[in-house]
Amino acid sequence: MAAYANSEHTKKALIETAGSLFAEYGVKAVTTRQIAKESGENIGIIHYHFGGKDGLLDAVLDYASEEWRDGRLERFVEEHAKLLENPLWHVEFLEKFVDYFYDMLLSDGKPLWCGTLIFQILQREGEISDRVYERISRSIIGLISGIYRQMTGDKDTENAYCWTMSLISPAVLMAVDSASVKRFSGTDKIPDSLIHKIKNIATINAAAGLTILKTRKLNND
Amino acid sequence: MAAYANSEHTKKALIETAGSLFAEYGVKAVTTRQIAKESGENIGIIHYHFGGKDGLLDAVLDYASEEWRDGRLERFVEEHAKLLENPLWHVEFLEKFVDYFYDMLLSDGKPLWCGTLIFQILQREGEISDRVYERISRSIIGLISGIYRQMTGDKDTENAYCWTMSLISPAVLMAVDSASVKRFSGTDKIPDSLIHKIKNIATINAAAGLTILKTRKLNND
DNA sequence: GTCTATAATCCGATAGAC
DNA sequence: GTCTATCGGATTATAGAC
Repeated sequence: MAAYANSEHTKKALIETAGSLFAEYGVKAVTTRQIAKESGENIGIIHYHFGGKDGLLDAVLDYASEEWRDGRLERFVEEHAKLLENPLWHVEFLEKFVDYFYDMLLSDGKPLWCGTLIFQILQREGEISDRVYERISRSIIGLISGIYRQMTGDKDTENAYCWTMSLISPAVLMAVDSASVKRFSGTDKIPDSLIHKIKNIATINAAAGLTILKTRKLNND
Repeated sequence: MAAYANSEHTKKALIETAGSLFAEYGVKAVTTRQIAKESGENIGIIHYHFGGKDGLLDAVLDYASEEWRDGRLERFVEEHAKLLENPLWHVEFLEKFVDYFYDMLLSDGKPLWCGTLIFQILQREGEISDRVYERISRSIIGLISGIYRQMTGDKDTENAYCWTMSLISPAVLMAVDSASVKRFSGTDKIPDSLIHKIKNIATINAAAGLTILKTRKLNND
């Protein structure tokens, strides 16, 4: 089935070229001609495979977000739910969770543009943005806020949101800001040593944050 | 000078409308007709005042980044440099710095789109992006990394970068991700109680991070 | 300074050959 | 499945009236 294989190759080349260009210049700023030229394909084939530029964007977003929609993060939390039951095991849970979550965001082999493009789409209003938000942002924030509630018993929404942000924001910012990563490291890959350090700090900060939010009652001081 | 006043009013209306639209849909996706229509002005006047769409973008970026280019953050650090000399005063310095920096990012009265647009421009390659990076990102990261070096004596670039990220990333992410703020709070304004909590956590985390990076030698474990 | 009509360019989509 | 020529529409920029 050489024809089929070639067809898949064509689609993949279009998706990866389009995603990289979309993330850097914005979806509207990139022309189908430019995508065709840079991927070595032609304009007509975009409409044949994806029905047009909008269909190609859908395919690109599916590609960029697949590991965030297959439920693997939820499954990871379920598999380690036992560690949430005893406060003595909370730091161990946080270590494991940060390790898994930060790897998903920063070193899962996906191109750097994926996070940047998802972020870009989230900024605009409309149906695509709402879909991406529901399936990714909202489910992650909901999951981590649930972990916070289970660990602390604190029902305060803002406390949960703050704790979630202090846990994930260094990684999310790096995943979303591919330009800074390139400018700092000089490459398209975040150095492993940097990921290792940032995981360490995030784990310790998250553990400290638990205590602070529980004891200081930040909402009342 | 009614004519002059009107002219300034026209320019301001164009800048604010354009900035808001640029941030949400991407610079290329917004047409000069749309800017003219939504601001109540006309297309011709954009070219009269700004020389075209590119000139308008320059003006918008100047407006969005003015407090980051006037040296007030550097001046703030200079004025409190005494607190860096004695480790006993470091937490006090961090409290004051986080308070000042987070207010600059999150509640200085500037519209929410400013951070989002600056971030968008930083993602693309080219002269404008490099200029924004040098004048804003690089100067902030350099300033805070310098504070880290002065406090710890640690010359490691990655350690300084990690510490800087863990200090600023919650605020930067909120400043840059206006869509999340709107979705979480339901308004265009970040709730003061949320800013207060996030400042608190950031200060404590930064103080803890100092100790960790100094003692644990994260680069070697 | 402000506005409108128009010129020159470029885009997404498609028809139809191969 | 792949490619090219072309159509209709939209965009920026501008010329010129007021």
